[in-house]
Amino acid sequence: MTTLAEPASARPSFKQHMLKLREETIVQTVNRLLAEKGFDAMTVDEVAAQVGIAKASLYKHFASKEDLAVAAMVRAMRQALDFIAALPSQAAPMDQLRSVVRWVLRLKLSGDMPSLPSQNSTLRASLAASSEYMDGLMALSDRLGAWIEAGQAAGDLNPALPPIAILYTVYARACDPVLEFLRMGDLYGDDDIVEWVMSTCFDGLASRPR
Amino acid sequence: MTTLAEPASARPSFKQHMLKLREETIVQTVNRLLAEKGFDAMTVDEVAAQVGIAKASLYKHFASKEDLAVAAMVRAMRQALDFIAALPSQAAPMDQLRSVVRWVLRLKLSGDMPSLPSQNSTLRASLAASSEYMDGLMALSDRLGAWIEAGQAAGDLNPALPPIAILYTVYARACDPVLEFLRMGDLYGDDDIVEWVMSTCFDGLASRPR
DNA sequence: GTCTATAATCAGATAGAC
DNA sequence: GTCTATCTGATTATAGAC
Repeated sequence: MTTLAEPASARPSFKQHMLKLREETIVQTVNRLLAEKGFDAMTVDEVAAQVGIAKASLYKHFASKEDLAVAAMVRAMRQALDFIAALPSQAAPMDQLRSVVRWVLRLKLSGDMPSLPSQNSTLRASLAASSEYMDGLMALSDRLGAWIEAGQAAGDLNPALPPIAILYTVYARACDPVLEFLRMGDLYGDDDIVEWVMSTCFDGLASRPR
Repeated sequence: MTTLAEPASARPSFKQHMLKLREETIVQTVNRLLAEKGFDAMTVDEVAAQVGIAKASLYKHFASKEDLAVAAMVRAMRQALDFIAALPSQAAPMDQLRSVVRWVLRLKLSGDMPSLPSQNSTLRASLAASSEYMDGLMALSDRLGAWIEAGQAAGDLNPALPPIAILYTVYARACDPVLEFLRMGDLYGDDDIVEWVMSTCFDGLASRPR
C-alpha cells in the first residue's frame, strides 16, 4: 500500500519490482522441477540451488514447500485462464475444447506442466486453502463446462456422457503418461504424439465409420 | 531344493508353506498401500504395522522398500497374465481388449491396482532389474499387441494410430485419475463410472454418427 | 525369524550474524 | 533479505539378544 510519506519516490516500487522478479524466478524454477520430477521428488535444497540463493532466503519468500508448489499451480492456472481468454470467441465450442486440450498437451511436452501427486494430502489441503487457485479452478471449470454442454447440444460431443465426466477427462490430459511413454526412444516427433493423443481423446481407439 | 536328508518329513515343506503364506500377506498389504497412497507415501513402518510384525522381520523377507514394491508389481503382473489366459480365445480381438481394460478399471476401483510414480528412478531400476516383472511385461505387451494389430486389420480399431500408441493408451487406464475424480462426492456408482471411462477410451468424447 | 533398540541419512525448516 | 550453520523429525535400514 502506498503511503503519503513516500509519494514521489520510486525506490519502494523498484524494490518491490525486484522482489517480484526474484519470486517469479523461484516459481518458474519450481514449475519446471514439478514438471520434471513431481512434488515428492523435488527438494527445497534443489530449488534453492537452481535459483542460486540459500535455502533460508527461499523461506523468506515462501513459508513452506507446499506454498512453493501452490504458487506454481496458481501461475499455471493463470496461464490457462489467459489462454482461454485469448481464444476467438466465435469458434464452435467443440473447437474451443480441442484447442485447450492441444495446448495442455504441448505444455506438458515442453516440460512446463507441473504435475502433482493426486495422493499427497498436505498438498491438496494447501491447494484447497488457496482461494486464488480455487477461484481459478472454478472459473476454468465453468468455462469448459459451458463449452461441453454447448458441444453436447450441438451434437458434437457424446450426449450420453455426463458433462463432469468429459470435464475430468479433459483435465486428466494434463497428467497423461502416454505422452512420456511415446517420447521414450525418440521414435516420434512431438507433433505426431500430440495428434495421436488428440485422436484417442476425442475419437477414441475404435474405428470411426466414414 | 529337496535333499535326501529329509525325504519323508513334511516339516520343511510345511515351514516353507507358512513362509510363503506370510510373504503373501506382506505383498498383499504392500499392494493395497501402493494402491492407496503410492510408493513415496507408503512407509515401511506402516507395512510392518499392518502386517503385524516388526520392521526388522520384514527386512528378513525383503531386502529393501523397492523390493517390496517390485514383489507387489510382479504379483499384479501375474494376475493380469492369469486374467488374459482365462479369456475365451475365440472372441474378437477388440472384445478381448475391452475385457482387459474393463478388468483394469474395476481392479483400480476396488483399490487393488498398485500405482507407481513414473518418476522415481530407484524404483524403475529395481523393476527393470526384475526379470520376472520384465518378462511378464513383455508377454503382456506381446499378447495385447497381437490383439491390437488384429483389431486394426479387422477394421475395429483406428488403423491410423500406431499400435504402440494404442498399447500405451490401454496401459494408461491403470493410472487414470478420472476414476477417482468421478468417485469424489459419491454421486455415481462404480458401474456407471466404468462404462463412462470405457466409452471415452474406445469411442472418445466426440459424438459418433449412427 | 522375531523382537527391541538404534544407527544413519536425508529433507524441511529455523537461528542468528551481517 | 541473504547467508552459514544447525535443529528437528521422519524414514530406511541394521545390530544383537532371544
